[in-house]
Amino acid sequence: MSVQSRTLLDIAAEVLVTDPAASLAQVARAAGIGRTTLHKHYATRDDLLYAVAHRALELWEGAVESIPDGPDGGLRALAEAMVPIGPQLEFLWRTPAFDHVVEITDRWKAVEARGLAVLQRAQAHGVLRTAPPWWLLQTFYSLIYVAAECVMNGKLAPADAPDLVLSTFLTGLGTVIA
Amino acid sequence: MSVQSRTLLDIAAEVLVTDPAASLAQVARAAGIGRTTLHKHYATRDDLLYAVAHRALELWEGAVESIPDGPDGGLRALAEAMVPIGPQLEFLWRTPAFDHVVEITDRWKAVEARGLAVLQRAQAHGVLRTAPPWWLLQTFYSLIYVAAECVMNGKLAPADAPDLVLSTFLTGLGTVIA
DNA sequence: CCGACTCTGAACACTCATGTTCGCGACGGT
DNA sequence: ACCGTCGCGAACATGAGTGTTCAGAGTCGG
Repeated sequence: MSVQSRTLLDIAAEVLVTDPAASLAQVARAAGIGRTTLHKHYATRDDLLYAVAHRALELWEGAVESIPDGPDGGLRALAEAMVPIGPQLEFLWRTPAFDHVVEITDRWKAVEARGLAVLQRAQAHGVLRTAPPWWLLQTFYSLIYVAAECVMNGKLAPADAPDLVLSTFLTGLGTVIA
Repeated sequence: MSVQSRTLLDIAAEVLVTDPAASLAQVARAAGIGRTTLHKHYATRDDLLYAVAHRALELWEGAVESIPDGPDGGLRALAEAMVPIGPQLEFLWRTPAFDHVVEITDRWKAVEARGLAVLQRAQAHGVLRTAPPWWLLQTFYSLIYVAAECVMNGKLAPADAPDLVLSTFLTGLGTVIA
């Protein structure tokens, strides 16, 4: 059931990102199981949504957890770990309903703090310019998000994504003014 | 009705961004009108959604339309014009259902081309580094989006937004490596 | 071979958003 | 004062998604 549940939640995330109003029947069909069976795993629609959200948080935590320190504070490793879980992050970030669920927002804040820690490590290494922490975080995540999106619709090779994110994040897209 | 319709569509955009599954009753209540009256303006839910989308496109077109050329190709003016219409852009960008509506996607592509033209003007002025056009565009828009979001929840002063977007876009957030 | 388990489609009742109609009251022009 | 227009709430019918139950079919292990 662990593997089953894993792919089920991931498929659900993809379907629900594509169409947030998708019915449970669509999710079940996409997962190749019966609607009744889906209901047996997750009694209500909210149960499923929360499960997918927690699955996303779990992956996010896993990505942020074991980021080793380094010359860049672990920035590159963080980008490498987060781009592949783009679909799940998109689902989590783009579902406003979660903003009022304490279980989720608490976990969210915790993992965000871990991400911020990486950025501040990078800052301590002198890699990052002085800027408001929330702007650093939001900018970094938005680049991850965009890169993941570009990977998904085939415009960007998965292997190129982390480099692109990192170089854009650090040096921007303007010509070097020296 | 022009003014009426204007504020109505803007309110609808905000409500629907906050909760994409909001019922028409919620939208009507937020707009301070009766559900029946809302129905008289926009017969179906889809009609309302499309109207909001076209309203967003209209604002977007207006923002992108009259960008004068300049040393930066008009980049700063574009950022200044787009940040204020953040809510409408969020609604447009975050509603997957529009991806399959030709009327909207056509207009979307057109205005996106105008935005890309500004970026390429900037590139011609030597302001932008060589990079895939879609990455330039996506990155720029995502910064606009994030800045608009930060403005909305009070973390960022509206007047500071364009500068922050532009400096991040051009030089990134890393320390200058000289 | 048999029992336990799971998945499955069919069917059901239920809720809720939707779309429509109708009659009432307010406002503005004549 | 009269009448057309407009917005409004109440009420209704409809459809779709949801959650539940049930019995049959398949698989696996004893």
